[in-house]
Amino acid sequence: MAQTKTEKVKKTKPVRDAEATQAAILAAAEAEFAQHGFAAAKTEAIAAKTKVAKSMIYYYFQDKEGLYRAVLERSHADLLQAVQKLDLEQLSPEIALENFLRSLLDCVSRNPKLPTIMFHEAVQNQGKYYKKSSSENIDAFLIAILERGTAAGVFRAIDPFQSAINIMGTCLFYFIGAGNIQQFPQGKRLLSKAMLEKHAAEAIALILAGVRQS
Amino acid sequence: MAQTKTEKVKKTKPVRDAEATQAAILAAAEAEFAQHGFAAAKTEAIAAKTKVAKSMIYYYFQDKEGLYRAVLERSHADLLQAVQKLDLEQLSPEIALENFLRSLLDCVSRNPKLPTIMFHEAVQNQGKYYKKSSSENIDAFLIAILERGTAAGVFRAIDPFQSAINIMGTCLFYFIGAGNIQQFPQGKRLLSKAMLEKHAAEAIALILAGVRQS
DNA sequence: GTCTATACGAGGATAGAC
DNA sequence: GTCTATCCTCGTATAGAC
Repeated sequence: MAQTKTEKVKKTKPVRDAEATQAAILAAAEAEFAQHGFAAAKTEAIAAKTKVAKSMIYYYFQDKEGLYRAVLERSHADLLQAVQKLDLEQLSPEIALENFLRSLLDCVSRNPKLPTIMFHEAVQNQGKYYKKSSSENIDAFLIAILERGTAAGVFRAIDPFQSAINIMGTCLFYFIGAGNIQQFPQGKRLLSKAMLEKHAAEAIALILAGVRQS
Repeated sequence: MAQTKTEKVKKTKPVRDAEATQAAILAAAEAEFAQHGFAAAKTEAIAAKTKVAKSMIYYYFQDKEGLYRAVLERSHADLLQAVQKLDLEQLSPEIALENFLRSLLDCVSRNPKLPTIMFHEAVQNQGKYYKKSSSENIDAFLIAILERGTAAGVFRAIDPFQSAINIMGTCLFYFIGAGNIQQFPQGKRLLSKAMLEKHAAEAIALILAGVRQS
């Protein structure tokens, strides 16, 4: 038994190995890219946060770009997964909309870096690093709901395309602004659990009241 | 007369001089910073757009940072001016809100780069390059309107602070997303005059319906 | 005021030992 | 797999002529 144990441990000294470091790099990268976007992010800063050598980034992901792509991939997959499993077509437009919003807000509340990551990608790189097919585009789900609702007359006569963007803005801007809004007098912690729940409630109420036919 | 004319023109050969170049630099910088933010922006790229030598940037503004500050200053002043001259306190909450939104949307429609500039400043630099006093903070105006409206019972029982953020998001997210949303199938030109007007109308309608006591 | 040429530092990426 | 040391490109900023 002592034999096998020694066998297993053998010459292996490293404190961390394999996927553990890879995950650590991904997490650190997510934070760095969320704040700075691709171009302004520094691999050195990512490595510093991880406490592993900078060269590990190039070992696991070939590039800074490779790492960026991995972060983007994972973020988008998270969002998509949250929405795809909802069976939205089976539900009435109002319920579908509410469920969609709740899932969306739940997802980004768990990962508040997500909106800024996507924002940077949109503005700085015009989406060149992540070509999403229209079928896996989250907005498409929302647009579909809005179209059904207006057709059925339960929603006002809104433009589904424009309103989809505006509704996303209502939900996500909070996270984008969270950075400097924290500089507010009262020093509210915008990302605390209580505030996140309040935000979700407020956003959903605002949107539902906004689209509903009165 | 020929005398004075010659006097004025004298040895001056340069095609462009003085404030003209300065303005050109500012305009180019605005575009560059809007897309990339401070850190990722390149003075070389700015100079290239301007067709004046890179060193002119350092002649007029000392730094890349000096240039950035100038852009920030002007952008924020634009926004503030649009809102300050509205006499919002004199109006009923609903009218005040509508006027506020219309002015805001009008301002950013004229200068669509503004939201992304402020966004980058917020996320990347956490507002360190532009400390705005709370008195000259645009959100404060909106919060005040919402507080009045809820107190008077003409608005729903919303949280003024959270709702102010969400409302700003409804108006501004459009411009932030404009970059990669243009990749949409139909290739809608989000910044065309017609689309901008439609956006303003849709956003205002959505918000008013969203906050109104029904 | 405007240009060209260049010094200098920061940061991405690689080599090679362990 | 993980580290240290190093290379090299790119971009900010300055010097100095016109």
